[in-house]
Amino acid sequence: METNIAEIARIARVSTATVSRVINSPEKVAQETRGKVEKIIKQLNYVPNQQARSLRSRRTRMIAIIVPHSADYLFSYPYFSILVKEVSLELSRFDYHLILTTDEPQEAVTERYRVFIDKKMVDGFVVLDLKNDDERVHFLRERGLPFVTVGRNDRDTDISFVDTDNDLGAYLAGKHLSEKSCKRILFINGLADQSVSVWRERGLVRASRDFGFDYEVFNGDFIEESGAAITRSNLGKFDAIFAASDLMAIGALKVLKEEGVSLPVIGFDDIPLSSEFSPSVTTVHQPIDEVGREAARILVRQISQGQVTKTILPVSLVIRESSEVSA
Amino acid sequence: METNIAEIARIARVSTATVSRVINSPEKVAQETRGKVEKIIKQLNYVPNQQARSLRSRRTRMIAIIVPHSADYLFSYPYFSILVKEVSLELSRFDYHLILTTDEPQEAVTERYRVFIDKKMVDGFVVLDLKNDDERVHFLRERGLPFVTVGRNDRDTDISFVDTDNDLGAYLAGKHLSEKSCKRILFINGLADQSVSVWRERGLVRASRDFGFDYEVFNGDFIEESGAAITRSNLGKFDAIFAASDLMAIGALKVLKEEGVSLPVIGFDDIPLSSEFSPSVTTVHQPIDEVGREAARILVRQISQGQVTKTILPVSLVIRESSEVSA
DNA sequence: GGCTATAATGTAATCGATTACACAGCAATC
DNA sequence: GATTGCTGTGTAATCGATTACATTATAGCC
Repeated sequence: METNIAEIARIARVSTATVSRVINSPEKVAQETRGKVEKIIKQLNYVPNQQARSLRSRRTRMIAIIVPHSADYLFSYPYFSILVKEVSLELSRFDYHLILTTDEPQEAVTERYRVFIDKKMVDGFVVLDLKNDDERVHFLRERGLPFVTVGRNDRDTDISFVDTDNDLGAYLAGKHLSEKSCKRILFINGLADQSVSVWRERGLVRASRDFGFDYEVFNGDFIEESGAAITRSNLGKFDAIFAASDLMAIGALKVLKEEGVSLPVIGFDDIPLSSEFSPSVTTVHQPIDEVGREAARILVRQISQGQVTKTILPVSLVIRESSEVSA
Repeated sequence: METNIAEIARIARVSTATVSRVINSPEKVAQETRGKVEKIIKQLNYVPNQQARSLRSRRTRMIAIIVPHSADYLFSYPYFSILVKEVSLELSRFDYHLILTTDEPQEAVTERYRVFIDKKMVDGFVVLDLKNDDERVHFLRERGLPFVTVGRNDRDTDISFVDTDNDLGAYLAGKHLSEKSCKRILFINGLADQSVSVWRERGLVRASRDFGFDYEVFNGDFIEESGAAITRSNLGKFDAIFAASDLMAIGALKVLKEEGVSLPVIGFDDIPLSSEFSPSVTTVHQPIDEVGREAARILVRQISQGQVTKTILPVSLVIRESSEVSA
């Protein structure tokens, strides 16, 4: 027979209410009683049934991350799995758990969210890959469920988020290139509808004003091929390249190598590969593990205290070989 | 007020038992009643509360993957996130969900398993990174919870698993190298306690007998640095390299390049980077997405029908530049 | 001493489903 | 016509906790 709260109560000669209190608000129980109950709990290795708890307390202690199929590339991007790992680990320190899932191509973007909410399976969500006008944010706000976004946009300013200083990152990249006397920068940005792309372009605009260079922006989709393609079709028109992901920077570097051209190139993210690649890639470092942990903490706070938190984490330019060539 | 089964029952003028039957075993309900109830369920957008269901039926429809901190490298290995994605997606097709988590360094290997089981949070586990003598398998078997391992060993032969034909993969690699007239192969295997390493060495042993070459085995830990280190300290002693992961093969290739040595090199896994790297890496391809999906299916079958399933998926040698050099 | 506030505990309702069991109605069987 | 079996449905127990409310004991105060 599985031990449950009633059995503990019986053996300890107290009521189930008291056992429950010992577990959930020990300060409400007298020292003596508490000790007695705790001893028996330990002896019998009793652990409360989470389903029963959730049912009654209306808290499941589950958080979901739903990766849109449209962001499938995330799964082969090391940035992402490290983020997920840190979110999960930090959540578990608060006794929360992470459900990780994807949607199917034919489904509505918000469908999985709806199901999780309607089934009462989760207490909140971490929203990745934020768009400028994000359907999921509208939906979650309407449904009133706690959530935190990784990234921020101009539209949804009253919600919890954790972001890195993408604006500054792009600014630093532009500054560094201008110091190399570059005057015409090819900016391979991410997808135009992603909020992260907006911030990065803003940073580059600022830098171009402050340091007096021109740039032209093209939109890639973060993976290597798009960086390569954009570079190939713009050869000869620019004297430097700034890409919004390391993979796109690497794509660019490969094309340059093939064509025997030598230009300063800067990437974004600082994935492990960037230091391994030859030439090693100058890039904007983001503290991705801290982003994950902070997202978890913000969400837990939002759930337990209804508190909206906004965090912007610093970035830094990591100078390696790819930007230190003469144009 | 949230709609629950009682409200549906009231409006449809039937009992809650009937509503429950319409949802869970519609064939037991008369056509007419069923139609009536279904209509109201749809109208009110009723979705059963999963916690209540789980509590009563003792099925949570949750599966967990617990990545040991000792296998931390998995998180930056693209192989892994694709595996997780496919497991999760396939599970969701059976209305199961995936909890992804890691343990903390100071914890016992089985601690998180214990907690999930004791809290009654999950119906089963997917065990990754299988060891030759795997504590987790002992533990789960003792506790009687359904699980499937990715990989197999000689000890635990009566459990569900999905594996790739690592033995054959290594055999094919050895064969290919011997066809290039290699006679002394440096085999950079994975960690010795991992079952996958055993199978790969077996395959190479077979090949060395069949095709008459020598080899010496060293154990790396799957990441690039270990491949590089082992290569460096064995320069000049071998005329070919076979590494048990693409990352280690790449590490080896970098050292060879630095030293100006040219040897055939073969990797394992076929991660995206392998075709991108220069030289592109000849490698043993594993159908990782199918491994993930099959693991999910096997586990669901094990849970619902108590059926033990063992699947071995095929591998193939993908010949690229790294093996096509003259020694 | 009587009154009130506070601390400690117990009783029982409750969360929202599933399901064992009972029973009614009807057809088939002898 | 009685018996058996099957279909369809309802009643109520149950899963295992949390928690509103009631109750008792004790201390503090006038």
